[in-house]
Amino acid sequence: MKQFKRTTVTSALPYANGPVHIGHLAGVYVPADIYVRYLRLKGEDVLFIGGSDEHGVPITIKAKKEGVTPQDIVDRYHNIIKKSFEEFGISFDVYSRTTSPVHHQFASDFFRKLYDKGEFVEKTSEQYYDEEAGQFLADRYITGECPHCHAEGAYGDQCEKCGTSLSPLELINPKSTITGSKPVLRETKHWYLPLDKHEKWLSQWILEEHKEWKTNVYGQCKSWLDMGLQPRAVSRDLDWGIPVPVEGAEGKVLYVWFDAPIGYISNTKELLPDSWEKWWKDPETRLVHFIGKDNIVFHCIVFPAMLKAEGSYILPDNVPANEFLNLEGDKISTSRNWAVWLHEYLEDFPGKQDVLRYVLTANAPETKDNDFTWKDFQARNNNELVAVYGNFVNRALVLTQKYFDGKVPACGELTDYDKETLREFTDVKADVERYLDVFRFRDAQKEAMTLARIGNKYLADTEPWKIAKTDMERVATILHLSLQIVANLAIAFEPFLPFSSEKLRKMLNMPSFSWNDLGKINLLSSGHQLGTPTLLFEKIDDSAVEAQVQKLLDTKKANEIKAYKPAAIKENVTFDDFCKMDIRVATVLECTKVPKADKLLQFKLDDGMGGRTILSGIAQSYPNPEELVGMQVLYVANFPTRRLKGIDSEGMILSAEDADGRLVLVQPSRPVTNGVNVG
RNA sequence: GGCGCGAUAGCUCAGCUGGUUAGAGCGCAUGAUUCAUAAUCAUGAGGUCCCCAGUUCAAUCCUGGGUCGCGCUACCA
Repeated sequence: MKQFKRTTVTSALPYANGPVHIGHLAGVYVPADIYVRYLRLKGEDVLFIGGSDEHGVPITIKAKKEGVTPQDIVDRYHNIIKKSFEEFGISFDVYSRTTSPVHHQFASDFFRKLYDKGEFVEKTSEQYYDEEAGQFLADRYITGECPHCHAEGAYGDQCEKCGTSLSPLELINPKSTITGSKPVLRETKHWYLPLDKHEKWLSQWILEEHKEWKTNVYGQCKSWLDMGLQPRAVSRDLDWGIPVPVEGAEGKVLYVWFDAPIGYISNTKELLPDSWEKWWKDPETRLVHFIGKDNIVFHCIVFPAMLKAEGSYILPDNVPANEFLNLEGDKISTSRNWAVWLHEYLEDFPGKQDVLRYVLTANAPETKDNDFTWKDFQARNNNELVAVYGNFVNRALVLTQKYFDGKVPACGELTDYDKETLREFTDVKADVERYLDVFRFRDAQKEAMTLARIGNKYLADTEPWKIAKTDMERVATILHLSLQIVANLAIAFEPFLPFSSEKLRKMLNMPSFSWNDLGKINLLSSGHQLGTPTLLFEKIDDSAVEAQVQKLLDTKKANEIKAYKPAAIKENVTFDDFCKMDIRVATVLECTKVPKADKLLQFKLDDGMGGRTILSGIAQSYPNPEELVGMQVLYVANFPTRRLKGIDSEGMILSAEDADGRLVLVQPSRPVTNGVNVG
């Protein structure tokens, strides 16, 4: 394996439209922090880069909704995020933001360099334009009816009700969110990064030279490379972001996904204005990106292509991507407020940073999605941190206090059993390292915990409280060794549980730690005065976790109520307009799922005129379509025929969307003749 | 639908290039113990390794097909 002189560690930039939650922590920040603390403790040269990602359309929309500026939004969340990271002990060397002047200049220069080198291609395409506002509309500035679930308020890129990704051109009755007017298509020019031109070296670099990447990462990259890469737009028509530094590009900004990863570099520059380059350009620097699985393609393909196109940068050596963490069985969601927010956790559980760090690491979604439950949180705290780790420390310190006035007793002759115990625990260092080096934090932490298990067993087997009645010299040796194990625990857990290690370090009255001391049995010398023992961890009782569960249940209920919020009334239409709509009644003759389409049902209707076929995207709400046969439905009869999946669809069947996103077909309250008009 | 990743004990997960009784932690049962936050220590119960077929002397592991979960992507009047 290649030897490096230093390591640059980045963690995905959290998007500043909301606070940070446990999913972010488990997936990215806790593992990155453990890794960085480990390297630092080993005395390696390492830089840990973080920052808020503050551009992009969702922020402008949130700002508009709240009647404030985008800057207000990002200021609010950047401050919450930054403060909560600090309090939680995520040990960034720098935590800046993409609205910083340094970043703006840097990203702008970066783009310009690629532009001047001819690394982009320019393309003109048709996009929606708001004539009243005089601007192009980014995907999320267009809303309309979702063509699938017919929910109002679907965005141009995604319907939040049914979760489908969309293109703005697919929306029914598109509307500008700025003025409410109907947008028109207009030509606009954008810059694209021709990923296809980078395909060859990317394949070689990832598929041949980085077979050691995690399977999820490698597999995802291979899939993209095998499909063939397409040019990717790197600019947008928007006024919130970094202006495209090219003549004639007024009103255009860098696409947020282009500017965000550059933030890793500009934040480094902000911290180290004179020496940042060695962290990004020296081939002896190892670059590691910690991300979640949704970011794989960006960090493994697009960003490296940007760096390569620029020409002077190193490429990531590894991109450890985690899977997702669920919460009490449901996907974590910022918009649905289904999350444990870090800043709230810190308020609800003051001084318990390490408990959350421990639980998130013990249950980290390293190989597949995992579930966080408060019950598990409580159990791991009470049964592992308190019972195993905290208890062992407490036993050793209390016994020392009791028999030796808190002074480390002298070590006498070692028995075979002592030696055996020592051998076991000196292995722990190598095991922890072996796991940390390949980003297996869950196993690494478990391995550290075996130190405490060894200690507990040692005390149970040697029974110093019994021997104290006859042989104090032997007790001295037993406690001497036990205290060495305690000191080792403090070091081994520093990357994982920094607050507890610090607390323990003070209890032991140790000046400092080094990773290289791990495994040694002379960390505390005889006669050394220990500090006052206090409890390292406290039990968490039922009421505390029940309160958290209740909080989530309340959220769920609130979400349901909120989901019922009816959409705003559309602008008025005339009676004549309405009469143009030809809505009729028909009876379902046949209803089947369309093959090779997840969401389409094919209806054969008796419309009183010889029958017609209509496709409707409601399959997910009706898993047993045959049950619909015989039912009467309403449909729009005068839409032009549309061909979908090779089938002509002659109209649109009407359905209502329930608060939970399920689609419900609308039917007459009493049977009526097929083909009659609705009006 | 296409592609990727996953599916192993009640729960959360290990399991190297296929090879005797498939492992760990928690939970559970029984026993021991009391220095310790009723914590600890020992022992034990508990598994059609998602399903089907194939390759092989031998499959949890390889191949093909399927089911379920998640991500990316498409379709969704």
